[in-house]
Amino acid sequence: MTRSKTDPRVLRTRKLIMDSFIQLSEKKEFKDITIKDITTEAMINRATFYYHFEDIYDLLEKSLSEVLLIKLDGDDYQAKIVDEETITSLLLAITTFQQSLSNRCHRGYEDTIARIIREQLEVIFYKLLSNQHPSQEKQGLEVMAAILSWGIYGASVEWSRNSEKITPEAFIHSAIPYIISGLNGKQA
Amino acid sequence: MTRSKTDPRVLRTRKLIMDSFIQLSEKKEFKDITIKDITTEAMINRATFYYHFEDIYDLLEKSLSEVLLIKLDGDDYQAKIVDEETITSLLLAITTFQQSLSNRCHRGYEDTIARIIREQLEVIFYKLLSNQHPSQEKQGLEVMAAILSWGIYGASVEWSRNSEKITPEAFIHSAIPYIISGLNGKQA
DNA sequence: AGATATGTGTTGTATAAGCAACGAATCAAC
DNA sequence: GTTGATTCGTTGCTTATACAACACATATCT
Repeated sequence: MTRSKTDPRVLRTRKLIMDSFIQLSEKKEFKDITIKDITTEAMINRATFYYHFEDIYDLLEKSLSEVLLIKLDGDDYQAKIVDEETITSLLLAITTFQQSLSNRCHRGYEDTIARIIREQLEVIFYKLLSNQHPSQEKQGLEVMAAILSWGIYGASVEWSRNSEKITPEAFIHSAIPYIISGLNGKQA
Repeated sequence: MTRSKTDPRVLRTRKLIMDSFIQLSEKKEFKDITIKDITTEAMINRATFYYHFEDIYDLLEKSLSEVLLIKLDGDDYQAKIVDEETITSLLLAITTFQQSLSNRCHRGYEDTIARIIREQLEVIFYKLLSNQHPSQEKQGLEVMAAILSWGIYGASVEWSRNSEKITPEAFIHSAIPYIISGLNGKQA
């Protein structure tokens, strides 16, 4: 934790691993991806994987976090607030991410993946809300972040049920009012 | 030298450096490229550069060697023989390489670059000839490799004189007979 | 059941890569 | 010519990665 976050070797290796993971998950489903697959694809030693990640779920969590933050225009996400645009891009990000992860159905794993996705959403929403309302009390922001994350995730699940029938953008647009309304009510 | 030739870290770093060098030489001319530029572009430490290469000329030499071998279809170049096809691909490789290196004129450096290119050609020709004629005496092969390398390099210089007036392929085709004739005479 | 194989985490050790600092060389500007 | 700023090539030390080996788990096959 000293300055390992800026060490070029760390950045390179993490990127290699995450990219390989994303690439692999476009070819096969999550439950069939092994650590060996990832390290072979990334051309790094298996022990090095465990130097950076707890296990494959930890990798999933951090990769997802990475993807979501990138979708929020990278480092200047502090300037972002929770509005229709932000929610849309987040929802779009997780639907495409879920699509690439779960090519087929795989019960039992879905629960874990769902939890990770929702938890990451909650973390991001809390960050955004904290920047947006610095004076607000912590507990209130946490509640709102929880509600938003569950709501958005639920929306993504609902969308994937009638997948292909409607574009993500159109669905998001129709779902936004329900989410925003609660948001505005709380803010007012 | 123990097993550093298969160590993934070595392969990665060398590739990073060489790719950055090639990329930089497409933007600015050789004499303006500093070690700092390369290491910055490759996002590696400057000390690491000197771990792999003597200096920038050593890098040029090894990059060129790499390019030429790749043009000969990589590792199975042992199956290759010195024929029109091989000579064509080699000549094509060094003309494009020279073009990317010397966007502008820079006397004084050209001599060193010329020597490096020709020496690398000689090494490659000698390897090819050794595989092609295993029974032949060493000295004869060395002479032929020298003649071929000087000839090919001369052809590339001649081509660059009336650059743009004729495509490399067409020029090569017209120059091949002069080179092949000497080759066949020696073989017969 | 037992054998074979493959994946998971972990550990000890060798080595490559990062980093900061140094004196020397090159170059620019004044 | 003197100063200041880069770049060069090198060094000592720290840290990340490679590699081999390990015990354990989970399949798959006979």
